[in-house]
Amino acid sequence: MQLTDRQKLILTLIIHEYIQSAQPVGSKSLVNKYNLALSSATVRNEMAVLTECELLRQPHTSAGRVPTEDGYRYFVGNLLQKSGLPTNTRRTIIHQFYQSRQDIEQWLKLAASVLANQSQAASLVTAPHSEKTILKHLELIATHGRQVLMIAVFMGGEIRQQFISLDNSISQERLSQIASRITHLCARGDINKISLVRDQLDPIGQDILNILLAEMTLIEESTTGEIYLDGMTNVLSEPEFFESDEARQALHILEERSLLENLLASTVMNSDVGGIQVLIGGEGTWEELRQCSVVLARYGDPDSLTGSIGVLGPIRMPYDRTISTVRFVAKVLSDLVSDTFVV
Amino acid sequence: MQLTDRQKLILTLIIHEYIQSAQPVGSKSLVNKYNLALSSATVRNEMAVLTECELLRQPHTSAGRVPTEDGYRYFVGNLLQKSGLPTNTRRTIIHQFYQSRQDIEQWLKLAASVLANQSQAASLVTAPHSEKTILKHLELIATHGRQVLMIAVFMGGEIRQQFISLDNSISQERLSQIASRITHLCARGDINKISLVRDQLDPIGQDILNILLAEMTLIEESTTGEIYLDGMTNVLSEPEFFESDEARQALHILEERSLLENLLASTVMNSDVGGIQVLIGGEGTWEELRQCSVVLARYGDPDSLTGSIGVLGPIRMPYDRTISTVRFVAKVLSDLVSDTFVV
DNA sequence: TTTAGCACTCTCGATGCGAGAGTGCTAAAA
DNA sequence: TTTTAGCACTCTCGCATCGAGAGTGCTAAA
Repeated sequence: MQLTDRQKLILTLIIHEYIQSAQPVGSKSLVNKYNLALSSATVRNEMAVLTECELLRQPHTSAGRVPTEDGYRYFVGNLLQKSGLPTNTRRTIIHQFYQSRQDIEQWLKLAASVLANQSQAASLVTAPHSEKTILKHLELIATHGRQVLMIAVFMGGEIRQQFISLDNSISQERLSQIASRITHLCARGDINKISLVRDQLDPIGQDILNILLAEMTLIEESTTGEIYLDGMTNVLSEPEFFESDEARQALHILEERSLLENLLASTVMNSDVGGIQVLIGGEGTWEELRQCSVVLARYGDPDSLTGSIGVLGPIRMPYDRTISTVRFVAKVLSDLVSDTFVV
Repeated sequence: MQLTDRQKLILTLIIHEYIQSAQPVGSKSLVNKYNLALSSATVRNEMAVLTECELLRQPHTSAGRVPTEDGYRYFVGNLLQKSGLPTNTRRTIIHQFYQSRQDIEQWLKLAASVLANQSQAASLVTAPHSEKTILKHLELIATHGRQVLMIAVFMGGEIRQQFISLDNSISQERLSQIASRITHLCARGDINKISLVRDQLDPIGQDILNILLAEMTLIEESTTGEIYLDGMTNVLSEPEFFESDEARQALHILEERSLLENLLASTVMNSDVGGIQVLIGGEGTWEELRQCSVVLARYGDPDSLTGSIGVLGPIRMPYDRTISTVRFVAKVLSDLVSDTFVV
């Protein structure tokens, strides 16, 4: 599909215009608005060609043109020049991160909030997650009676807590001993290594180790950590979601964790850190996203610890702006994560 | 405002009918549907009286009647008999809690999910939070270089983690020593007590104690812990939120944490555990909730550790069902919390 | 006190119409 | 050969009209 420069220009302008107005754009209004040195008739002819290529579409015979999904794809793939975020926007974002508490959870929430605000769409951010689950530190804390709180810290800052009911009451000193012994035995070990040291522990230690192992298996099986969402209501203000049924479908995929994990797993997981993935109109696979586009990226350290961030909005989305924002926030998070968690 | 039994019956039926159909209910259709031993004219007369009392309202001169907010309030306050949840529903819910992991976070998420599903509306659940923040256990873990992960466990299971940058690198043994010393010095102490022991620590210990204190102050200042939401999309399927603008307002209050905390603070916080609060149509205070009702309850141990749960739906909400559900889930959570955290 | 009857009101969906915006095609101009 | 002006045609959208249907209030009789 080879387009002339003029056709590319017209396609770009139509997309640009449609993103603003959400209304089919006609030849005459386009010429007027952008002071083109062309007559509307010429533009009409070019539009006819683009419609032929299925990059544009007419809602009805005598209406203006609207970009098709293929049109958006061509635009994003071939016409969008890589533009950065304005410097002061970058500064503002960086500033917000510096001001927040030094806490991975805060950072992720902030990232979600920044994405949502900048893109005026819904955003999602997953906590970083490593392929290998490696224990860094185990802590056991007596609460009352035979209830014990187990806290396991894993490489990369993942923390899991769980209550354990023991058969007998047991002192804090004893618990600390066991915890410290397990921590030492398992130092930097993954699941396989940990299974091997079981014999070196007393019965209570073995019980606890089993629970720990179960927890670690659970973590390894999940493809992603906690998911933070923000800006869901932004989506509702877009005119294409005025019919709330469409909106429900779109937000449903964000609310239903399993759908979301599927989506992330099958798209971002196999992409590089730093790369951006753009899903337009569900790409024929995601029924619920037929009205939406998603811009996704991975962040973190590709060898150890990665998470995903993304923005979900209407297909009629300001892709350049959104992509720059996602790219930038991914970069910021990557830096923060690697500064903090380098092994 | 004294109503006759017949007026009460008619009000009840109208509300019942309107909740189902979302459409103004007329005298004739009411008589037919419920096989009343009355003529439509009589019902009309009674309706006129109820309209006089501002319990009912006519959207326009010749339409059926719709309950006013006062009508709902009267209904909830005087006509609703306390009905429990069906036994097998209870069992299902209990079962779900037993099946889930023994982890407060899981319980809260589950509670939100149960509320959302049972009521087919949006639900919110806050983590339990105690008035006094009392340190139970402090842990310091060396990550790399001068970065240290501080984990503080508070009475009631609240856990905070934060990264600390020290001036010098420091060994894990040394960190454990400091942590254990602070834990002992502060054993069961609140903020005031902890401030007093500062002198007994070496400089590094003092630094860490300061950070801990800041964190504890932060916790004491916040009125509630983490907030879990679910079922936001349920709200979108109600006909009154077909115009997505209304829906946005309603969901906005759930997304904007500060609004939500305000709401909870000014309503639930001063109610008893076990009591149910019903906010109908924002009660004139909450502009964003003009189209919504909220059913709220507290759970936990009134002396130490409490959280809130609630359901947000359209004013046209099945109050009996929702209230029973909220009450039951609050009870379940109370039991779980007191079993686990009794001091 | 209740009910039947009746005139009246108001919404809602269907229908029709005209303005406006846009198109495709053709023939002339560049 | 490419671009443009002109024109007839199409389709939506907003507005007004209209009749059916549902509901009401009132009055007079049971």
